[in-house]
Amino acid sequence: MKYSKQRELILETLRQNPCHPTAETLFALVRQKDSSISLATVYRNLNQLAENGFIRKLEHLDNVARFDHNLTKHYHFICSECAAVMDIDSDIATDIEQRLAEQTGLAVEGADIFLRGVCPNCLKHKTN
Amino acid sequence: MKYSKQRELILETLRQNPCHPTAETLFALVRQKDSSISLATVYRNLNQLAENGFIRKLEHLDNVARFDHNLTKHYHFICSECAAVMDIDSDIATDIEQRLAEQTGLAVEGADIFLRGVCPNCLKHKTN
DNA sequence: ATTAAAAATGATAATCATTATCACTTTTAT
DNA sequence: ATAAAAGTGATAATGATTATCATTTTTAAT
Repeated sequence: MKYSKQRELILETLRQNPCHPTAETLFALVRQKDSSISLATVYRNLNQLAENGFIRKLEHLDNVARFDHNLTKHYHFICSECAAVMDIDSDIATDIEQRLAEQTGLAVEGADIFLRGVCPNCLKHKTN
Repeated sequence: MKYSKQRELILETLRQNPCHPTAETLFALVRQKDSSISLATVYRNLNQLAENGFIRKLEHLDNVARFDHNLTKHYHFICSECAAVMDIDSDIATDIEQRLAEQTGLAVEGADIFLRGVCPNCLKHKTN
C-alpha cells in the first residue's frame, strides 16, 4: 500500500468521527478539507484500510456499510429510532466463539453481535 | 393481509427449503411450480410475511437478504467459503439482551449474533 | 350469486449503495 | 531523473431491492 494524502485524510477524519459513519458521510466530511476528492476514492480507501486492518468495516448493521476506527474487540448497539451506533463492551458475551467451537466442532473465525433498541436520547424524546 | 395463492406457495416453498434462501433462490424454486409468478411478487410477499411474523428476514448476514422459516430464538453461522448458513442454538449466549440492559440501562429490543467460520463440508475439502 | 372496494399480481422502470473502468497523476525504488 | 506501480477523479455499470401502474383476484356486503 503506497502512501496517498487522500487516504491519510480519510483515516484521520474517521478517527476524529468515531460515530461509525458511512462512506457518504465521510465523503461529506473529507470534502470540507479537500474539495476535489472523489467519492470513489473514499470508497476505495475505506475498503483498503479495512482489508489491511487499519479500520473495521461494519457491513451488517444497516443496509449501508459503516466504518469503525476502533480495533479493540467490541460489539454494536444500533438505535432503531435514529440509527445511531454505540460500542458495546465484549464482556457481555464472553468466549462466545470458543463456546460455539467446543459445542459444535465448527471452525469459528469470529462473531458479530448486533444489539437493537432505543438509545437514551431517543427514549427521552419518545412520547408513546 | 388478503389471501393469495402466490403467497401460500412462497411460504410453503420456504418451509420446504430451510437453507435460508435469498429472494432470487426462492424465485427460482417457486417458478418450478408457478411458471408465471413474478420476482416482484416474491420480494413483496417475503417482506410482508416477515412484517407479519410468519417468517424471519435475515438482512445482515450477507449483502443479500435471506429468509428463515424458523421462528424459534436462534442465531446464525455463515460459512466464509460457501456462504451456507446454519442455525445456532441460542444458549451459546444466554440472556445477552438482559445482561446488556442491566449493565448499560439501554432499552434493548433484540440481539442478532452472526458467527463466521468454515463449515464442516468446506473444511473437509480445503487443501491449505 | 353479484358486485364493488381493497388488495394482490406481473411486468418493468427506478433507486441507491457500491464497484469497475480508464485516462491521467503521484509515489517510490532504483 | 526516471519508470513501474499504485492511486486518483470522473463517471459508467452493477445488482439487489423497491416503486409504479394497469389488470386481476379476493372478500365482505348486498
